[in-house]
Amino acid sequence: MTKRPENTSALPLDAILLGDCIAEMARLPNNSVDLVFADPPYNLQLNGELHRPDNSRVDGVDAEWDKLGDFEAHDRFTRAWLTEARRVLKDDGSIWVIGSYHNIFRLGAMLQDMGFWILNDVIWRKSNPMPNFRGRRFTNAHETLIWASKTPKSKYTFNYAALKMANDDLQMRSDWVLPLCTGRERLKVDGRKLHPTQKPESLLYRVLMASTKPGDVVLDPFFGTGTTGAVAKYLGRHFIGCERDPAYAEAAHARIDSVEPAPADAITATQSPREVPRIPFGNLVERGLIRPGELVFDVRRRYSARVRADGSLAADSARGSIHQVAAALQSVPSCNGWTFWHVERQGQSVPLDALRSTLREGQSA
Amino acid sequence: MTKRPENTSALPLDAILLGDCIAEMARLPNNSVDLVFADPPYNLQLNGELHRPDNSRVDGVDAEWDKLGDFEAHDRFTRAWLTEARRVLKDDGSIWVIGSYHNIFRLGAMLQDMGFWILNDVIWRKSNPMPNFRGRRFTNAHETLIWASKTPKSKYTFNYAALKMANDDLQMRSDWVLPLCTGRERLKVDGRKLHPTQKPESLLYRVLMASTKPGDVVLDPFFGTGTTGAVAKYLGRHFIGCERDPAYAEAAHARIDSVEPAPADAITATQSPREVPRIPFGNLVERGLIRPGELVFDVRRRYSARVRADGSLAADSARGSIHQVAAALQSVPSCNGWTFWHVERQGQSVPLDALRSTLREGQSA
DNA sequence: CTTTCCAATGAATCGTATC
DNA sequence: TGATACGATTCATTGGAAA
Repeated sequence: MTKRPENTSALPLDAILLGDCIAEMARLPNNSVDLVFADPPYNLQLNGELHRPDNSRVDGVDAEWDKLGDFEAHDRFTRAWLTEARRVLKDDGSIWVIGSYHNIFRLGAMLQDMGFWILNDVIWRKSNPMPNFRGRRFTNAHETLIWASKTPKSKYTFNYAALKMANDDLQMRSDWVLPLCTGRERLKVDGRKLHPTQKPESLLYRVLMASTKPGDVVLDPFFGTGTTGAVAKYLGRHFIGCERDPAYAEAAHARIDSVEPAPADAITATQSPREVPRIPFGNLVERGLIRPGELVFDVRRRYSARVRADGSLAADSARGSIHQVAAALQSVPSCNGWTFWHVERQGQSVPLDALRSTLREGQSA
Repeated sequence: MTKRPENTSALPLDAILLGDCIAEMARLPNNSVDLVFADPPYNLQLNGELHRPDNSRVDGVDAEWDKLGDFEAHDRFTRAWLTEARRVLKDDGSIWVIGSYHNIFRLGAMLQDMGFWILNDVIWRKSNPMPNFRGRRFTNAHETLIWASKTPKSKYTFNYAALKMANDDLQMRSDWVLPLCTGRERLKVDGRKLHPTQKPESLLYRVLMASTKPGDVVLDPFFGTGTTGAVAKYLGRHFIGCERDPAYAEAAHARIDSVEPAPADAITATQSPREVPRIPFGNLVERGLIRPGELVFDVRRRYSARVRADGSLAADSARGSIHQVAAALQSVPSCNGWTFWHVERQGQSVPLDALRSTLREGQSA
């Protein structure tokens, strides 16, 4: 394959391009972005209304942008935007797409047909999915992500050590347990959700930590309310978003403006049981219970260390997992970092273990 | 659609058909099996020789072989066996396929293109997966199953209550945590595994419990060492397996012969309320469990109505069936009057549903 | 202020028998 | 074949109201 010239200088960095993603991507140079993350319309084909057993109506996805028509129309559209995304992607870059059974199989087959090389399919296991109200199928409790490099020979980025660190020193698996985007994180207008399918930041956090380096450029053709941009800014990555709907784009702007980036020295990736569900320390970071750069300390405040984005700690004389750093600072062979380290919450010292318990409640093995 | 004639009598029940599955399925009558379970091959490595999925020999054995050509061969083979499986499947039957990211997207897209209607994609989350040795990807810790009915209108079997029962009274989700097939269950010859991808019986157990009834016929075009047959026999279902490797077929025979079926009364699925005989409300009145003129009320006593001799209810503003009046009073589209309305019996509020079940028990006894 | 209870809600392809 | 009526059916989490 002929290596195309890279042309990063002409890129509209950290910008939201208002318009159809195919037309907007067409204005970007060849071979210029490091990662594509795409959450395209699922083309759900919903007929009537659905009610819960208590007779309340389910607020389904009835947005016009999700109605792509039959399989043929869906495939035409998909091939068009994937073609542009592939052209803009660097040869050593990779792409993530997310979808449900309605569209993910067609997406995956088309990726293969276009020469992308599938690296993993990843399952987002939702810890709190919507039930199946009529009892006619299995609870639809997951969505599928496909991670693919541009070619079989691409030297794609995979921060193996960082992911392993974030997973309590176990290899990160292809199934990720993360909750839906609800509560304070969910953007609302007059008490109603602004976007029907806003993704949780924890999901993008893990995607970007896994497959980008600080300073990389992430292209999101279906930007929506800007989850990709918010997490990219937080983690010191650049973003380019395409969004057709001005209301979504405006909300994304405001949201991203309010993001405080994590400290630069905290986001560098690390170089290279059980009755209750195991919760890795990195989970607390990606779920926002602890910020990268935040200080942790022992109960007597003799030692302290800083949290890094991949779930490792950095102290003056030691780096590594919460357990390794605690042991090193005390010059003992081992130490349980969960009970050793504390953070300050509302003027109180709280052990990491207590934060972990809040995550455990409601998460099954 | 023209309903094809069913022809179960000509079926080779509980048999292993030795030969290519496309040719063997071609000998089976239309519209004759209740379920298809298929674990198709996608790897090129068979018996030490490199083959394409359609069994054509591949000449060059380097990484530069024609990927697209390989996809085409795979798709041709897939369409051929799916076409036969679809023909043999009853209109109200359903199909399961299992695969990994190498083939599952092509399988799913083809199912959709052929008119199957996807009901769920299900994730088999392996509790003990093989680690990723090179650290270049996420640990591949799952496989994907697709469950689809023959058409969007199929009245497929789903034993909702049975699966809920098996899941601590929570509805079964689309992600299943099950271990690999290891230990005593794994068939071995001279200490080496006989089949490279033997599936665990627990997986088939859940599949058959979910989507078949006792006595149903299950067709497995890629029978291998007969996991489907073993579980089918155990659960009182019939099987038909196709297998072209005589060694696998022989091992499957021996394996299935040694299976002791579970007691017949133990394999009947938990009966769901949908399947019990319907009893009209008027029956309760004519049988004397409720007197004409008696007052019924909701559990909080916000609404009430009077029973009429013909089994209808009369409230201030509405008349009709127990369901219609309950719905009208609450201004909701529909309501189950059996659980909504109560009567007083020995100082207690008793739902009509409870009176009905006393009648049912008298019937069956 | 704490605890408890109630209401709301999330990418959803979510009936069937009878007349 | 289409209209009508019956009647089966929910989990985890959040947030606010109520006690």
